[in-house]
Amino acid sequence: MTCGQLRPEDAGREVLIAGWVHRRRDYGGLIFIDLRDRYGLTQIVVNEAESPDATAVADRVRNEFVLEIKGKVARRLAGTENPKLETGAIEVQAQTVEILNEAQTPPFYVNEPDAPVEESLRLKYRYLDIRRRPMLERLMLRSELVHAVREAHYRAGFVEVETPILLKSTPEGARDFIVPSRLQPGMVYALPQSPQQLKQLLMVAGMDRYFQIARCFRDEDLRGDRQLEFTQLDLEMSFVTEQRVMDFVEAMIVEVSRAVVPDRPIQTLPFPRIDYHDAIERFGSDKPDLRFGMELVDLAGALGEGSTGFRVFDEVRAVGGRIKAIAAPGMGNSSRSQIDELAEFARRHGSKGLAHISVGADGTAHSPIAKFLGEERIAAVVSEAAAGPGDLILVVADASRQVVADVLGRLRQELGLRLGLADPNVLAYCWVFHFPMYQWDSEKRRWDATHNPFSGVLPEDEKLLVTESGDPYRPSRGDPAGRARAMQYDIALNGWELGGGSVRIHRRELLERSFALQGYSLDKMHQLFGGILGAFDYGAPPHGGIAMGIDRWAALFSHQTNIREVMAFPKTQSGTDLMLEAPSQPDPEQYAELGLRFEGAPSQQTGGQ
RNA sequence: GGGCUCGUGGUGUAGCGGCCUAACAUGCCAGCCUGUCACGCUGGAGAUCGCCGGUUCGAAUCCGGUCGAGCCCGCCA
Repeated sequence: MTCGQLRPEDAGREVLIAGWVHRRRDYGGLIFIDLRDRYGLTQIVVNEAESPDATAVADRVRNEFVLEIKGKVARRLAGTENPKLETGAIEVQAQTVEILNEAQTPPFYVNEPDAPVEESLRLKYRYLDIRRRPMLERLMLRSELVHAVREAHYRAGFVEVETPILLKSTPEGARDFIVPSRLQPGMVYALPQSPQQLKQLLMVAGMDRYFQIARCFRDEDLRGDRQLEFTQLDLEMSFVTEQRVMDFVEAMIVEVSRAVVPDRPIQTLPFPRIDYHDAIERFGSDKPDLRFGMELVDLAGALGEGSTGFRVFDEVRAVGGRIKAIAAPGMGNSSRSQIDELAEFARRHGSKGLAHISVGADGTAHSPIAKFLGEERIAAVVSEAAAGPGDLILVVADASRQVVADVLGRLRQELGLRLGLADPNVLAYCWVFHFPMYQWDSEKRRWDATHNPFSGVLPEDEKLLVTESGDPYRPSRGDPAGRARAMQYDIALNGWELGGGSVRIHRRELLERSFALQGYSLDKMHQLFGGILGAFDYGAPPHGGIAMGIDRWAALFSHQTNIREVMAFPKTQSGTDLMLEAPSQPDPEQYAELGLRFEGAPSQQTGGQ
């Protein structure tokens, strides 16, 4: 018997019901107790005239006591029904009240779901926080999400396979968590950043269609959308093209969305598929929020040939930079300090400045740079940006087109949310694909995989995986490899990166070429990736897949901007668990056994030994 | 590693150099109440304002440091 299931039809039944005291109302001689479990609330009535013993017990009951009630279900008196409760038409008239456990007064309100509580306190008493409705509902939604994901995969013939948590450390990417080995003194395991190599090995093994709800670990600084450990839906398929993977994943996402949040409309079907360069050009982001427009416009044409009259713009042009803008609707009357704040935002993200043109309600443009550009160019810019009366045009000029895109992209996202342009209910999924294979790392003088070192190159770009020097192990900035595009796709939802994947390189020869560009010698390659390279010699099928962030997906489904809100026991930004007080000092015996000596935090060391 | 914000009874906030002997709401405790459901009424307890130091005649309030939490940059193949 749960606290959410009794209805008028149950009137007359003798029931045994247990739960937590949500609230107690004492009339002296008549006590009401709202009994709560995760299924709902049921009102218990204890009447002194009818059950004096039960009243004696109920007298000392307090919030969050755990009770078991024996009693009789009865329809409530006419006029006393509570339409706000599922069980509001009935009550249980208690014959006996047994206290299964007492409870201290909780440190915050368990029975008032909307009462704000500092998050650190919620984390310290997470078991109480989860008793509260909002947290409970989010965890249940997450459970439904995972359930729907599994259903969709089983139906499509995927096999769920678990992979080890104790793994081999691989360089690149994020920092590994390291686990010292006792059986092999001096050696370490690493926790997986993702099951990437293992899933590819499962393809070599002929598993054909694999998926896993996998825990991943990355020892990097935390953010609202990043935890040290997090959960990915990891999947891989054999004999597929980019299209096949995207088609399956898209169908799966639609199915899951409809099952878990049926009330939330999916903005566009099929999902828009945007080329990486288009995404950067139009939205300044590889994870664009498509719920609103406010696209980036290039001002090259509007500013005309020759000098613009504005030195900053001319200098940027002289070095081949870009000048682009967005038009923020309704912000034309922004105050000086508001615009200063936006300029500060722009600077924080790498821009040297932020020019603006405000269009008055009467359509006249005002700008500090109008005196340089002249009326004609200002008018052309307003027209190019399609800015109307009351709008604010924000212009970023920089020698680096990356900076221009990034700053305007972040401004666009920030202002889109501030101005309420994004419908919070809509799910705007989109694909971004054909990422560049590599990015030049000028410090290490090599090409870095933009996503995954195993990502495949587009067949027509395969010939670009060469170096100017002719020696594959001597990459340089001007290599054709910089232009190579990967068979790589990301899925974005409402401005968040939900997941990413690729069709992999399954031919050893090509993989070795790619790894060489990434700065690995043959020896190093074999030392680090010997397992998978060896496997590729035994008949690797073409394969590809994707990994999606379950925490982010659940957060977006729950209208949260923070994945801690959809995790039962998350860590704080400094990586601590406030409830269990992890991490904690190791027991000297534990690490002595591992042949380790703890020297304290690096900052505490006095240098030298 | 860096920038910004926050820290005041159990909880959430107000107070931002003297009017503070720190206010309000809620919770808690006690008493009364037989139809409430955020029950009501009466009374009561509860804080040296995160911690350390400084400025000042005087500090919750200003300054420095430190600890904790959050947002962000770096970092996150």
